[in-house]
Amino acid sequence: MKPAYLAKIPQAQATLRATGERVTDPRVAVLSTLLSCDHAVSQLDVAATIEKYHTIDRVTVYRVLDWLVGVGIAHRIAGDDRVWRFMLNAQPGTHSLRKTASHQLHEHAHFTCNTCGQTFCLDNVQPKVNGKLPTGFRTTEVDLKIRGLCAECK
Amino acid sequence: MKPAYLAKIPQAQATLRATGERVTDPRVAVLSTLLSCDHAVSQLDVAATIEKYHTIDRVTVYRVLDWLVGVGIAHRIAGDDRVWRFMLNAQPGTHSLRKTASHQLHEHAHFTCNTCGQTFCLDNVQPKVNGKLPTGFRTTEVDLKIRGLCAECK
DNA sequence: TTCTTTTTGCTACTCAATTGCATCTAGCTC
DNA sequence: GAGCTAGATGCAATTGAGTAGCAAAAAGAA
Repeated sequence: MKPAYLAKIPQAQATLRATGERVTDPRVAVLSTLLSCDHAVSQLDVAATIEKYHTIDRVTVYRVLDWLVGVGIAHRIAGDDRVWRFMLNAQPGTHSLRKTASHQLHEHAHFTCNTCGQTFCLDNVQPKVNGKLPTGFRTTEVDLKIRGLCAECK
Repeated sequence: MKPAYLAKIPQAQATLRATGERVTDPRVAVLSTLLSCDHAVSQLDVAATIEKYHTIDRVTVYRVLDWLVGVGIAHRIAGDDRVWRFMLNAQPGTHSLRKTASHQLHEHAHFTCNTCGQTFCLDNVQPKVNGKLPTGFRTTEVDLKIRGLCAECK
């Protein structure tokens, strides 16, 4: 069976081409990795996946991930272990479950498993602020992080 | 006017004594610092405050902060800058605004200002999960992080 | 093909946080 | 109050994610 990573290369190339920015091997590789994952991955995870097929520098992985965030393809999640993890943003029509609107309003909900440490995007959960902020405070972004046990580890 | 830090020393000592654990100078100093702050502070902030009065090793500050989290006096908050910040937990009857119940259920709401970077505990805001988790997922903790502009920076 | 701009890879660096270990001390026991 | 011991502290060295600088490489346009 073809690894998910390889299977996603054409889609990665198409997505990158659609941005109008340069399509390079490292960008294709990193994006293919993200496309093949259903959970948030760290730079190390990405590099490890890619290294099975090509060599890639860790600094390049960092830079490509940053770039993907900058062009709006991915977003970053701060982990409890001080490690950034990355995940694709919702693409209208691509992931039917996702609520694109909530992403545009900069609202995210994530789930991190206490046992396996994997982080998932909860696309059908919306953060809700119950109560009001101190006077003078203004919200631009809401992040909900749920911890617990995932289906695998339960 | 007496600095808040010095003013909080007796309260810090009393709180520590109540735990039944050892009451040491570093523990009193770190807890006094937390007691004198209305926002979440990093190890560096704590050390800087204490160094105005005594010398203290940074490693000790880390260890005391960890210990305070372990005994349930404080909790840690992961910042966007990969720095841990710490804040006191609600003490029943001590901070009337705080909802102790929500802390016992491991629910927190924090606000981080995009401009000044300060993080505050939102005691009168409760995270609300709007939607349901994937099947098999179980929640133990909910963290709501709001970003925006605080009253000062607005 | 040539040219220009951007990206990549490498090396060296930053900096929060951790580990190991010898020394010290809080609080108990006598 | 003196002695004892588990636990806490201070110091030095280390880890590990992420960053900066710069020369070489390559994408895409002309």
